[in-house]
Amino acid sequence: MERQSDGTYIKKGPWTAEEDEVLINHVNRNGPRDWSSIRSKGLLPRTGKSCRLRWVNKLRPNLKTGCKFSVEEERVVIELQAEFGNKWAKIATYLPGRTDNDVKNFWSTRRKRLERILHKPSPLKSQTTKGKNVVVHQLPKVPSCSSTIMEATPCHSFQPNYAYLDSEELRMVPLPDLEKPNLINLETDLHILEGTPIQRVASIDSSPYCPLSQPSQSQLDSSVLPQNQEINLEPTGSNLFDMFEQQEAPPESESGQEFFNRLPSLGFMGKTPTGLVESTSTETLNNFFEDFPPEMIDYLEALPSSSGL
DNA sequence: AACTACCACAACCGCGTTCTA
DNA sequence: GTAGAACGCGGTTGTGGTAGT
Repeated sequence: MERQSDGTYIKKGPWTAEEDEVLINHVNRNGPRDWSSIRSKGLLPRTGKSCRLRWVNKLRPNLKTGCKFSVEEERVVIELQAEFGNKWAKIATYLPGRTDNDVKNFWSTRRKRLERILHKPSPLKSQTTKGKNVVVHQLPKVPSCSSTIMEATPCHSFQPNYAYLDSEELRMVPLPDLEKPNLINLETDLHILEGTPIQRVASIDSSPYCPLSQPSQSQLDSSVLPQNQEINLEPTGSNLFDMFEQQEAPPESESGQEFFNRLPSLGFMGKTPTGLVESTSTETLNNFFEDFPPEMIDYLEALPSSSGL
């Protein structure tokens, strides 16, 4: 109990069954409103905010309490977060039985997991390219929409494709109209890479990140790193989700192409002063994933193909 | 068995917005 | 038009359960 200046008390902490009953009775009589009157009438020593929160998150009918997010729900959250940002209440409206708090907690957990992975990069192996040492760090767990990467199955329902692979230049080419531009569509982007030789390790001669469109010569010039410098494939942001979140929806004045150019790549490709991906290690996508953190693989394997969406 | 790390969840807090007198 | 109340939302923290060592 917390004593207020007016001499009254406000209770905090876990709700009891008796309190829940009082709250439910109030809603049955008055509807889900007048939360402050619950305290003013002396029904409960709780603030209106606390009462509303309890009702919305726990007592409201048709809530999926004690039920983990399904694969489809996870997919919806990830996709809508990419579209709306941290608008949990809005995202929750697309998920029957889920509250904004549910969605927020779900996302927070995934984010923390990702941060943990990124903040503890463990070198997987060092590779030598043209006599220069390159250290490859673990890549972060990617959002769940990467399931078809492992299965190499078509993904027709996941719209739109944000980019396609230019097989001649081995680079991603953005599509002009980006409906959901603040998330690289890992599922489709990587799906189309299936079977295509890609560069897993960023060359010391190249920046670990390249714009997904053709870089300008000045960009290329400025991207050359000193020799013998360790390249950490960790994105520039504190974590992958930050990286995504930093990408706000494009302003009206910005074309999809311009916005796309600002998107971070995931370090799958390097660029060279010639503008081409340096194919120091041409691997198929299968062995590309061999060195991923096991927990990432577990996560991916747990997901069915999105084609059933 | 004890300890630790992680996860899921509940609840609180601060702040911005909307409502109302 | 305005100030205070009420409400809604997003961020953060606390806690209990559980799996791993």
